[in-house]
Amino acid sequence: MNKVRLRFAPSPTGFLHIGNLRSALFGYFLAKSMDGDFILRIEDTDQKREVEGAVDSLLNIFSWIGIDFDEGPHISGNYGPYTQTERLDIYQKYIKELLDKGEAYYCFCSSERLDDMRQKQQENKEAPKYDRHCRDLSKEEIEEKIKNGEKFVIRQKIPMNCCVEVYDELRGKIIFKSEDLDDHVLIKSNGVPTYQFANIVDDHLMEISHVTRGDEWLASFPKNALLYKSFGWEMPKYIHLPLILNKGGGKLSKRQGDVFVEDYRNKGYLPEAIVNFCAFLGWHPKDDQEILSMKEIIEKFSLDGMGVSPAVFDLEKLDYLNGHYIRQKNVKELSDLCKPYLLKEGLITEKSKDEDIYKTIEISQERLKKLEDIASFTHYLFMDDIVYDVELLIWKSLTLGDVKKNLLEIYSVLDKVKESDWTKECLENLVFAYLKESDKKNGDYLWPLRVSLSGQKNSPSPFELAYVLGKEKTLKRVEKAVQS
RNA sequence: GGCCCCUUCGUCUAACGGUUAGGACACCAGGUUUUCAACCUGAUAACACGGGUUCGACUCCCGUAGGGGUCACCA
Repeated sequence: MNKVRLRFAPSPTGFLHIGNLRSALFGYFLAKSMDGDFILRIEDTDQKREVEGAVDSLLNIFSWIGIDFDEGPHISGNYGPYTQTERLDIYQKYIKELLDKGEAYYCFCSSERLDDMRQKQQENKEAPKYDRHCRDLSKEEIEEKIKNGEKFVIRQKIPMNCCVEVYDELRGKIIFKSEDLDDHVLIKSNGVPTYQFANIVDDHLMEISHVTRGDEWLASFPKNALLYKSFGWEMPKYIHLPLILNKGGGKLSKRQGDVFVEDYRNKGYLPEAIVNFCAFLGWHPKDDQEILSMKEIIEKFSLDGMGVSPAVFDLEKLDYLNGHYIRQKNVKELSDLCKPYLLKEGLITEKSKDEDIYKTIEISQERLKKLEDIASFTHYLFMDDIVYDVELLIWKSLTLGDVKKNLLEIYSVLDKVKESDWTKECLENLVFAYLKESDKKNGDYLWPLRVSLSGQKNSPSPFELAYVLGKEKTLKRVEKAVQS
């Protein structure tokens, strides 16, 4: 049996759309679950839309996500080149074959004529479609026009009055009528192929066994199938993935939030979370386990776990998964991940001691949903002086006087603690022992203490804060609260 | 508008003719020796509608409705 080969074929137009990542991921899962190869091919046939550096950033984001390509423009392979504009002569050869077979034809229509035609069709409430004006030009006419230097495109000659049967692995048989199909452009007037042509030629030449692509391609599926038939080539298996929708419905779009993987990366989403989340957009393992690593997904992945209905992108679930994976990190790993965000906000400098950062990360880890939140969660720990409303110190029905008295008591307890005993556990034991012994209510003391150290309504426990702040700073903050 | 695809809790989904329709996120309630978070326990919550087929339909068929995609010398 031939080796399974799948490809991801983006056009280098900028950042990676989350929907495209999902397509790539599913291709990768499928390929690897069948011990196959995964190939990167750059479809840069539209020079107008091309963005410089896009290929590099693509490679960068994929390596961050954890997808390894077996072949591609950046590594060698036996099916190259892997960039379509480097394959132009190949397409010329194959379009000639199609022309000779009468499966394609020259079209000399001007864009003005085509615009005009479409406008009229729409006025008449007809589906806009090429009217096949040039479909039956004689050989002489064609030669004449070419000799005169007339610009031309080459169109696919869709057969008349027949049914085109295609097979999608997820949906089964789908039947289209050939009269609903347009004589699509295969080669543009600049000699460069369109997606519809280059994609098919390359998939065949690169011996792609399975094609995973978005649902939006379903409409051109019959034309693709016809092209395979014209060439007499065997078709790969096609898997059209359901689309990812906005919360309000409709294709996931920029207007309603972040759509690029880079956006999520910048906000501090972990690749583990993104991979896990995307996998469950249209796939489900046989068991009910929903927290899975890339490796585990590949082990469990199969076509029959895939669905066909479009899925809404639910940020809350991504947040949940991200929080989960953040909690899995050890303190050093997480600190390294958080550092850029702290640096960016000026809370630390390159010279800051790792130890201090570790402590801060340690007490923030379990409430972190995305890395960028680290700054707003911890800024008060880094500042010399914190500002807050004195009223916040008051717990339930206490008065400000009570609160200050309580803080003073705690102060003297803390003051006696040796530097070497200044740990979370020690402080906790000491304070609780004191409260119990003198029959005090926890909240009456712990809430004011916590606020005096953080100035925040919500924060980690006072013992954690004191531990991070150190004895000197802690006492200073308590003192300040008492004097306020 | 033509063509095509889709339709189970708010969301992601399980079910492949016989289940009290299961799980996860979110939400709500309780617990967890101060808050938040985390964690634990529990609750609420769905088969779009109408016809068939069948002893029996979430599951199969046909309509209807709704949603989505696509109709470029863009991918």
